[in-house]
Amino acid sequence: MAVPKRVTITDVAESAGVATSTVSRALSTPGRVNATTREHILEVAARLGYVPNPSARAMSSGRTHTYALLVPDITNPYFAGAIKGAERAAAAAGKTLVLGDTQESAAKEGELIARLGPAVDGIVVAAARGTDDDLAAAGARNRLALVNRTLPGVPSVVADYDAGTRQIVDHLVSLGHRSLVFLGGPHESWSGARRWAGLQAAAADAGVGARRLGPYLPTLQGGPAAADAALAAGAHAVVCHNDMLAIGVLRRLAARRVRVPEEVSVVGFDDMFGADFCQPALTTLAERTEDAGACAVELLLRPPSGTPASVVVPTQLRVRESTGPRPGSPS
Amino acid sequence: MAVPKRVTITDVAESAGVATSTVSRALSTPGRVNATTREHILEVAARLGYVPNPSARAMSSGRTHTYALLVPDITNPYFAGAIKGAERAAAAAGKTLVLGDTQESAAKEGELIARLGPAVDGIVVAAARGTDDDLAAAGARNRLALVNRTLPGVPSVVADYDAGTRQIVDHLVSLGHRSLVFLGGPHESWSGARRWAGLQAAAADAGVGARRLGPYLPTLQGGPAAADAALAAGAHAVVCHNDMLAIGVLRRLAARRVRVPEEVSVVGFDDMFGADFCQPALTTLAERTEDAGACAVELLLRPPSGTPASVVVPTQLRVRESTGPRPGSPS
DNA sequence: TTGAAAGCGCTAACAT
DNA sequence: ATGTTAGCGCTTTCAA
Repeated sequence: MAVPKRVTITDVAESAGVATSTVSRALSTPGRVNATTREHILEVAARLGYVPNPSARAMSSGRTHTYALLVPDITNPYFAGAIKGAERAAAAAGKTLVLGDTQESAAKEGELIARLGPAVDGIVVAAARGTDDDLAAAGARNRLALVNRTLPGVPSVVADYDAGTRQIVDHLVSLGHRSLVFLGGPHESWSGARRWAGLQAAAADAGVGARRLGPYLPTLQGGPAAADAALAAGAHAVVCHNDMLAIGVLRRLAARRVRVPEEVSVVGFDDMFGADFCQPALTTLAERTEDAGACAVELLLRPPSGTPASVVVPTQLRVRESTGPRPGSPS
Repeated sequence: MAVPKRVTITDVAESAGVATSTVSRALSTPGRVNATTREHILEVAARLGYVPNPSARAMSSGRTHTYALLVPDITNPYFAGAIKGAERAAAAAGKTLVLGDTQESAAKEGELIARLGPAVDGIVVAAARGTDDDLAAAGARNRLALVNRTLPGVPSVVADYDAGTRQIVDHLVSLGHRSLVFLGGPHESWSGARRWAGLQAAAADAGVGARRLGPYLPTLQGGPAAADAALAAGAHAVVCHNDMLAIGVLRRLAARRVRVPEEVSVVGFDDMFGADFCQPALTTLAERTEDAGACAVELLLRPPSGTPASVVVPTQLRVRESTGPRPGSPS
């Protein structure tokens, strides 16, 4: 008995002795129906075990009560927070969340947007890989919200990298460092560009030097090349594109018997799962991705407004064991 | 311009000079339409940018082409593999995957199944928290597939804990260990029970002792209590409920200056993200959760058969740095 | 092989 | 406040 004949609104209407429209109203527009009638209808519906058919509802209303979240890689723990936050926000509003993995590909991202578009009321794209044009076109056909990416006319939620990078630089300066090296990720990375821009600005303001090396793979595998380059450059403070790379760097430094933080301080971005139990525990900029994911869904939930909102989510430096005084500094 | 009037099957039919039913057939029943006609229709559809409306499709066919995956905690990296695998299998079949977070709660799980049921063609429940009765009832109303849980009459995919625990015991025995302590997780955990049962059986076969301590929190936080108890019990080989607990144990042991693996060997379950970069890298039983997730969806994809399939996914011991010879053993 | 037409379950005018 | 009715876009008989 795969589907034991579902109870429809008609069954409820008949059984309650009212019209289907009244049942519909009782369910979705309380207040536009007599309280007593409503009471009765709800009771009958419950007794019959009535569950509204979402497809039918979507057919006539145009709203699916479903939202999509697209991430470049579901297994990347960095996105776990955003996924959870989005799911939470959707569930809290009684909405359904569809998940899509774009496999780090702009093409896959576009396909998913096209395929999911008609099935959902809105799409959150996290760390979008598509070009501005791709996204603008997608935004014209669907309600869109971006996470860690901005585009004129499209609502977005971004981490406060400006303040965050400033915290990083201040922290390093307070430890006596006078220069830093940024181990960059892929050039196409929007957030990578923001991180480096913030770092440069903060370094300039603090009067410390900042050099960028790379690009390196933003994964554990990127670590060896990045660490070796940093060492060759004589760096004592390195800031990595993300935590994955930072942990890769940590491992390489350990393998080369370079002590962290005594000889080299290492900072990451993301406060990813594992950043607190790697060795040494990583100093990193936490992003509150869960809030960002939730916020993006909420942006979609509220009725479209004239000017698309652009929310900035605060960041916070988590100082752990991978940063310390510059070697030979008086402090 | 939120939704600039989508192209419908009627538009395609008109533009192609055929009936809507022919378009429908060309799209979903190739072979029941003239090849030339079909070619033409497809071309027109592509030119117009036609995308089928899933709700409408679901209305008339009853099939939503959507599947749901329920996990206890989306942010737990252990489930990332299953999520990815399920998403991959669904996408490969042109299906949509809805994600639900049950927040480790049987009640939430039940609610989600009830709410999502009418909206999907099937539901994968990973590490189900509900009682057998709950699940049996849910299975009567929906197509269900379980991951790491079995129930008569419901298809399931489970990790091969029997073989896996045997590998663990063999490994420890080969290192000279003559007894082990299992640091257990929550008593309600189905997989925890399976792990302990397997361990006991394998230990008995190998003629080594096995004791169970706990329950402990299956998280980093469970580590201190578990590690202290293991030490007090004089254990030299401990097997932990999962990797989170194992890493917590590792940290506690490090804090207490107990060397791993020289004094104590530690084994985990899951080969979770991070198990390879914690210190020391963790020896653990890998589960191929991605395959399991994909397999569960595929179970739902194929037409219901008489006897529900029960798939067993192989496990594999990843020997890293946290296990070594028993202290004082001749090897 | 193709077309015409009847719904699928629900919502949203429009009446009353 | 409630009933009547016309679709929403698509699939699926049933005829031709």
